[in-house]
Amino acid sequence: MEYNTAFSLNMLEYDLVTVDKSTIFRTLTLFEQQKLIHKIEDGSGSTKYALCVEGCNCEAIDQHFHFHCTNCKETFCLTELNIPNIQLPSKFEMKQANVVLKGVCANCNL
Amino acid sequence: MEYNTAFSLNMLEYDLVTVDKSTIFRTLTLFEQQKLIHKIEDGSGSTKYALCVEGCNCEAIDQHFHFHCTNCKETFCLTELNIPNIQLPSKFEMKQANVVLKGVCANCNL
DNA sequence: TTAACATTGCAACCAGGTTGCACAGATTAA
DNA sequence: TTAATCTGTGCAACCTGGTTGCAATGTTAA
Repeated sequence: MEYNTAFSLNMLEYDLVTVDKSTIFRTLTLFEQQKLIHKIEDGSGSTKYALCVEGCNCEAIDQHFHFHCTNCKETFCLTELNIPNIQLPSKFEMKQANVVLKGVCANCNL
Repeated sequence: MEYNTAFSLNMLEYDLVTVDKSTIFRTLTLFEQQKLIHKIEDGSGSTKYALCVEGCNCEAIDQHFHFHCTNCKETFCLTELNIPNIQLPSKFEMKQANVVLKGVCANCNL
């Protein structure tokens, strides 16, 4: 199978019927350490993952936006949108960002 | 007690020793419906809440940023920072935003 | 006083995430 | 080849946060 949007442990467990949850979890953890995938907390209750793309730079400050569709529950990586420069209060140092925009995606917004 | 930063069910449960978790949960849910507080998903594993301030507008698109300190684990509402205008892909319609910047806060960044 | 309603605590449950342990297959060293 | 070791996996159990049903208690109004 193939995912165009972010996927969760749960979704993998459902699709990979013969593989144990713990195995998938450990594999995801490994992939994340190797920076093949990155975590997204989209507020859906379960952590999602997305494949890192060329120049994904997911550990750096200019991490991209994510869009969570409240209708179909899919989470999209908006890789073309970078997080703009933000003027933080004094002495606050940003290392990472988790940006999830919520609304209705193009597929559901007919 | 008084919180300057966002608080979780857990924290309240710890501080309000005589009050049951379910009661706190139901009260938080009520407060949220009444828009006295708003939810923040800071990726710490547990949902946080913050008091809505004058003009908090937490249901609207221009919800403010949050800052999660990875050192002290506090989550700050950066009410003065509004989410900038974002050019979404065609037909994507944003209704809400959950923006959590992560790093080190002023207290920890000495 | 009584009936209706609201609030609370307790216990149980659920889901997602995580870990310990034992087993099987692959790999390596003697 | 054989023995020792390493690696990957499944199973079961566990933890935590969140959530709900239910019964008991408190409050309000007629």
